[in-house]
Amino acid sequence: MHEQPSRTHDIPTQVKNPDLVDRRRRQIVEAAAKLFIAQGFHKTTTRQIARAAGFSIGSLYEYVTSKEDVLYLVCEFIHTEVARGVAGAMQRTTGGKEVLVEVIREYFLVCHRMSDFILLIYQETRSLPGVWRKRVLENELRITGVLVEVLAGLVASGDLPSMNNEKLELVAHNISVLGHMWTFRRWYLARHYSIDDYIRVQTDFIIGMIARQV
Amino acid sequence: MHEQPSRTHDIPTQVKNPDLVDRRRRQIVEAAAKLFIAQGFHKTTTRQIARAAGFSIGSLYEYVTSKEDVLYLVCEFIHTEVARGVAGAMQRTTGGKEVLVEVIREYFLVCHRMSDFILLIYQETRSLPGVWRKRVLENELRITGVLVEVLAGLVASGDLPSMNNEKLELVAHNISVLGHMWTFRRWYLARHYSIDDYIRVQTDFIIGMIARQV
DNA sequence: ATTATCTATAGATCTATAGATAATGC
DNA sequence: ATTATCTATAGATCTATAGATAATGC
Repeated sequence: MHEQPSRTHDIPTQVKNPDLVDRRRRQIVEAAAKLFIAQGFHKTTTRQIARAAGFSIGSLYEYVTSKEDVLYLVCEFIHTEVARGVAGAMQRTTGGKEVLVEVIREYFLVCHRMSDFILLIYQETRSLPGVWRKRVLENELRITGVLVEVLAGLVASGDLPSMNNEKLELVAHNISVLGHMWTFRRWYLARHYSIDDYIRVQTDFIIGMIARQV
Repeated sequence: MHEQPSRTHDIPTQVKNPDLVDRRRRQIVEAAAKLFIAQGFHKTTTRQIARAAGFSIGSLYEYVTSKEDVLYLVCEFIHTEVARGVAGAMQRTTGGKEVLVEVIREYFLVCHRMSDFILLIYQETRSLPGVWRKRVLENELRITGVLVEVLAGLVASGDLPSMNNEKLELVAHNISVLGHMWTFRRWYLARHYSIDDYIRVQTDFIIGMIARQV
């Protein structure tokens, strides 16, 4: 009998029951994410992952084929979470002229809440095999894409000065990275700013950045 | 007889001749940096480092006490290089009103040249033991400090609108990170921009960011 | 004699799997 | 009978060191 891919991922498994696969993999991801954040990918052993997930090392390997599979599952989970966070944030914005301010605020708050996850992506993406690393980067792009759309909408409605697509995308990347900056420079920033202060000041900067482009 | 620290670092060595220590450690750093960039810290073995440096595994351990020592030496080397690059860039600026534009340009070019190194710092700093990680972060801060001084100078001379110290430092961090962004989003940016284009557009954005703060 | 280097390997992992056992459903 | 899980371990590392050897300087 052939190996049967789970519905949600492309990782082969020996286990037939797809619901069980999903459930167990959720356990694996939850346990592994915590361990990777605390110790890093390489210092975490497959045994630790299995134990933290609540089953044996043998069972772990029924649901993944390698340790790297686990890392990929974790990265995918993180992006899903971040994307969900961003989508939720977009819905919460009330619309109108202040949309950009609200979007920045909500996006930065997502970065704040998911600080550890985002940091993990920055640090461990390289440990993934090529194809999967590419997919992680595409996910990154998808999240930036949400920001691009918001900006494009504001340009269309005349609330932002028009600019060409490339510049618009770069602004989106800048916003995205300034959000991440809160995670990877927190050791410095948190000494001077609360997240609210940080958002306020950076929002001013970002607005200035765009306003000037006439 | 006691272990004797080398002149340049705090890492103990069994070897008495300080010049030799410096020379061998330079070999180690050069070899290890290449390997870490290509394979990552954890996938590189001490044997590979020794071989690439041109001596045996036994000798390697005369100059360092652990694999992590090697990583620290590499990180320190990278910061020295980047700091040197930035310092050189500062000297090359001609002064006057356009200083900021030039400084941004030179700094971004340093990031461009040292792309691989900077990426390595982002990815492997966490693998360092606590004390050294802290030192790496201090070095990071020192480099940002150079930008702070340039900005402060421009504010003092009236070429930039005055702003409080905290904002000024945040601008410096933003510039610093937007430089790094070229290294860790290169997979995307290089599809749309040459480094010169990137510098041009980001410079406009940064100027806008500051100009607006009156 | 002292310093630097090398070879050989101890000791400690860690990933992944084979084969045995338990649980489930016909 | 089939599916899921567990235990035990093969096999493959890898770091760090001990002890032997070579080179240098008195």
